[in-house]
Amino acid sequence: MEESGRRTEIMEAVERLLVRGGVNAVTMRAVAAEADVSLRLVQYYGSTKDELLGATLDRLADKSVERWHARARRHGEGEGPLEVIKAFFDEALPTDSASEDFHRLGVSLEGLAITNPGMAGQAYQKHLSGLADHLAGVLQSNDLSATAARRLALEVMGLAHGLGTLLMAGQLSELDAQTLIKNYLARLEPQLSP
Amino acid sequence: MEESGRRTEIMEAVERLLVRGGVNAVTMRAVAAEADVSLRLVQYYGSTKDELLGATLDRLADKSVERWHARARRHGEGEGPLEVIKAFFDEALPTDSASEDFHRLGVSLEGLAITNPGMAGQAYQKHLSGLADHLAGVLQSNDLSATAARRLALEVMGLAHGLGTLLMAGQLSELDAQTLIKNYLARLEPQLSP
DNA sequence: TATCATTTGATACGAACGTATCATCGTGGA
DNA sequence: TCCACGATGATACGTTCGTATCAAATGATA
Repeated sequence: MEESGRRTEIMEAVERLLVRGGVNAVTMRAVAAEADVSLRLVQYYGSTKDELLGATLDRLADKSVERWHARARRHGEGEGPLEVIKAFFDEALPTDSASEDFHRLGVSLEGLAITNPGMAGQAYQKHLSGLADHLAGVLQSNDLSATAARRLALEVMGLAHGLGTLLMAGQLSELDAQTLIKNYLARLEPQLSP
Repeated sequence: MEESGRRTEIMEAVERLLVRGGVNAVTMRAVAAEADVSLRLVQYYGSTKDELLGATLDRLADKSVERWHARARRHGEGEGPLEVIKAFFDEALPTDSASEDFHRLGVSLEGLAITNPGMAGQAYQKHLSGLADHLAGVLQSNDLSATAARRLALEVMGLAHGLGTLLMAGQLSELDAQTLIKNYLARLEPQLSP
């Protein structure tokens, strides 16, 4: 499937708007201005707004999973489950502006998924299950059963998501988050290397 | 501060709309219809929309904290930290329609807090810090230091929030969540009763 | 009875929205 | 050369939104 370039630019503009102002900031005219194209062209690709938003979210889900596959290819094999989990926290927690943006995107997606189970809901599930599958797969290869690995993957994902929310809301400093996670990992360790 | 009855009805209508359709579903006309009053009356109380939404969110933050204070008054004292944490998961996880609604409200609030740090952001922080203060207070009274109690409170809140999201997105069954939490608590136990 | 808060009705205004329409370029292949 | 197609521009339509305005009921209270 050729990505057409232009269409990608427009979807990236949608992402930026989502990050900056949530779902309400995504209007056809705002997308046109952000992508620096005419309103007519935004209609030209992705004719309807729902279609455009749906395609953007689908692309987003793919990107978030792909990001982890790429990481696994860089460091693969040499890591134990504890290192993998630690790396997941490092990447998932909103500590710099890039990961803050990503967290904001996730919250927008989550909100959309509630309102619109069809379009955004499917994209959100794709995003989450893709992440869970990957993380569970990496964890399983060591000394965990499949079901235990998936359970741990979901626990880590849940904790990371929740801590991210607390971080962004200013309830938790970055330093507090680090010691919190260190404690959490210390509790986890005896179970992972018996 | 007299609560005026009518104003409360209107804010409850706002809550129902938030639960059902997110922020976008909250329009002055929709609020009027939901509360079964005229549009004019919605303007009469809470003259502007931001004002109305802000008051609703503020009230919501108070309610969520009060809910826990009430619970602590019912069961007080007799509980160890582990029981308190277990009860928190039981109440915070979206397992019935009422707690699902509450979770949806929280996500709406979270999304609003990103877009609008002023109004919704303050309400969200009030909600979170109120919960953290209460939970940390209950946990501290036993064998945890103040900082350790707060850290644990935030960890539990984060995990509950994240697992709630995974539950509502269908990535986690209620049964899986229960065993996951049981495992988590088992890991926690040795630290709480030394 | 007179006053005042409360409630409703009908309606209007400007803005922003999604969407549609018509005309127009430029450029590469037939 | 012609023509089809991708890409734009300008503009308009109908809807919905927040907000405002003028008028009029209702009911309690003083």
